[in-house]
Amino acid sequence: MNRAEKAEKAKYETRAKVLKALAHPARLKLVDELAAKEEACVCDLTEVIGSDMSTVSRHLAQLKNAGIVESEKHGQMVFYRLRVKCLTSLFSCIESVVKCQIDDQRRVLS
Amino acid sequence: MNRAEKAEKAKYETRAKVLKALAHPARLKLVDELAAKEEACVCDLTEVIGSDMSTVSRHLAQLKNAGIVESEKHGQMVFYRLRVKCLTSLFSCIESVVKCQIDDQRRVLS
DNA sequence: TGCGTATTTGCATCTTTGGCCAATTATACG
DNA sequence: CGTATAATTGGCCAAAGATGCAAATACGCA
Repeated sequence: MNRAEKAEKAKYETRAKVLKALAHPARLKLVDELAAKEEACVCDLTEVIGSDMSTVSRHLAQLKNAGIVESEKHGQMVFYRLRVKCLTSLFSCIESVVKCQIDDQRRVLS
Repeated sequence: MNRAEKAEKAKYETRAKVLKALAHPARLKLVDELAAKEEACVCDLTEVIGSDMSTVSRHLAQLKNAGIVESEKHGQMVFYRLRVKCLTSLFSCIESVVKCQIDDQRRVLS
């Protein structure tokens, strides 16, 4: 595999990594929550999600690893916040896919 | 769980489904290819991806199931094409996440 | 009808994820 | 210091995902 092919492979793998980090209901809810609240600690987010704190912590770690959120420790608490502003437009695209599907289903039923 | 909570749950699950369909290097490459070519058959896409045709067929099925592509059969061949136009803006958001990370790494190294 | 090509589907296998519980680390507070 | 709270990490298991090979389908064509 030559240099250009490697670069292309890396491009798709990096994109996939970011998308994979977003591709889970709990993590999408975390992102939504952080978009609304500006920042939040793990304990608060744990209540919102309703899973074990360890689970939420791992979800946040994935988002962080993908570069979607960043964290800062204050005392015993760790605060997370979004690092990216463009997520709204991203989700509006996702929604347009969803909407398109719903329209299709309606067409099939009628 | 009440009606509103169910709706919220469904919202995140639906979004996650679309994102999950995109969250794979091969499927991202397929999307890129279809964006460039307007439409293509499975056999051509198989060459591009370089996996077994059955694998590529399954990847395409996932994209279709998520509402990202649609397909049409002509003779023995099945042609796939994108159903959504907004993917460019979606990827530019993903890229901004990636770029942000790269900048961070550079900062750490220097 | 029978052959060849394009595509999908049925296993079998291997890897990755998600989740909880328990243990560990880090920090605040008495 | 000892204890309590916040968060992360390790271990484990069940569920989901990826992939190739082989078999089944679906067409086109002679």
